[in-house]
Amino acid sequence: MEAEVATANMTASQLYAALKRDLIDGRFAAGQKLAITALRQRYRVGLSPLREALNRLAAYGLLEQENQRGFRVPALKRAELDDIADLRRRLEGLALAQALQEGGDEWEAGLLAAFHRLKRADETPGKLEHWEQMHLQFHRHLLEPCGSAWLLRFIEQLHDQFDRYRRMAPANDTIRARLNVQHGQLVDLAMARDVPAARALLEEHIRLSHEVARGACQEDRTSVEERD
Amino acid sequence: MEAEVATANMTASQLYAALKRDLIDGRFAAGQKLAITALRQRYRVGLSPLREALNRLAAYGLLEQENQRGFRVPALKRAELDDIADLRRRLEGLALAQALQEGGDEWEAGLLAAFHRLKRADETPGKLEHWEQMHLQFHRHLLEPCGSAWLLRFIEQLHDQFDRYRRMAPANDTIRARLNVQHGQLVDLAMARDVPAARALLEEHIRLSHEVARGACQEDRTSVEERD
DNA sequence: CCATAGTAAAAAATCGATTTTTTACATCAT
DNA sequence: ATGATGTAAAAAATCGATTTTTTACTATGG
Repeated sequence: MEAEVATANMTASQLYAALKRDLIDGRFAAGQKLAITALRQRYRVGLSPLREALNRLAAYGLLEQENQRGFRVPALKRAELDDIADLRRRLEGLALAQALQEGGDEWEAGLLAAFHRLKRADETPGKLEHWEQMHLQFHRHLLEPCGSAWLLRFIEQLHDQFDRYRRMAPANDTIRARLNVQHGQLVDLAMARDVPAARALLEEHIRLSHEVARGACQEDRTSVEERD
Repeated sequence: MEAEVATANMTASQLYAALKRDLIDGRFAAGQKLAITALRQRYRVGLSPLREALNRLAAYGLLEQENQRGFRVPALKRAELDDIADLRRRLEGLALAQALQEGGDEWEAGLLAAFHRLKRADETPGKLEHWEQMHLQFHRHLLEPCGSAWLLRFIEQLHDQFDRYRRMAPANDTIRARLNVQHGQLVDLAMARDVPAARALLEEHIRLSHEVARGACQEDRTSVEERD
């Protein structure tokens, strides 16, 4: 039995989730045009749920929808990554400050648990996809009690955008190690409710991730059109 | 010839625009369930474009999509309005500070023009819909050169959410007059590049609008289900 | 009399086919 | 030879019908 989340119509929602994952994981080339027929076969689904999923993704910003020319994977633009990272820094900074004020005992417990799972995932080399899950959950949990559902929504959206770049970028073990250390320090500062220090560290954390993600932007590439 | 914006497929996009307008204008009761068949007749369209438009609106946050039970207009919740207004204040504050640094001569010219059109619209009583247009354009133009496409996107989204409340709220001519005065003051402070004062005024402007919009929330209402 | 199971009507979601629009190609005129 | 125009193939968008799921009602048993 699958542990599906099952919001709204199943096929369209499953498809939305699957496509979103594949887009963020970089399983489609940036700038690539998505042929409806090809997707229909790839995911073994009918037209209606497919089109509904694509429309949702376009509204979310993970796809571009052109005049009468279907859907396209957005190109990876350095300027846009910088925008996304800058905004992430500012919004997560806001959210963290509030989260440290609002978060209670249960949150502290959950944060320690999330960090523990992340650390274990760090130490397990093969399971990259599992690490990604734990990493996302850790950052989510950190900001969760900030009190603003809309702020969290935007942060999640930016995170998804950012990850598309980061996962396309070549691995950088040096920075990766530093980022991992920061997770632990973030927990300590959060527990100590040291707002300025925690905030500064989180912003530095995002700056460092940004450096890694930049590797995804070969701005000198001459407009890749198709793939396959 | 209509001046349609024509993004993506026509019927679905026209429909998206029409539904979005009707939702923000409050032409559907908050909490109301949207029957697909009824909408099909109301807008004289087929199923596919309708469902695509509804899916986009749900992804945007102007509709809720329930398990296998179709689409619903979100209820007007006081707590959510407060969240939206708070975040608007903070995000527009950020954007304004940057816009005042980045905006050039053309921007100043456009701002004066937008303000002039807004003032004219203020003085014309009957054309409420026209005033709404000019008001939106004024605020858009004010923040436009802030340099962050994603920040502007989120601000627009919050503005749409906020307006749904504001337009449902009963008119308040006293506050309305004060808000109108603030528009002129905003222009002056923007031209003077007085970042702290302009920012403080914009935040106060949003706080005041928030007061008006709160009139839309009768939290004691006993869960309205259907209308028509 | 209330609760539960079964059934029929209604609504939403999905499918395959049709229509419209775009793109690629070939023909003709300059 | 080059550019424009018309035509055919391909792709996307839309439609109406079918299938699935939900909801409301009824009958039956406790």
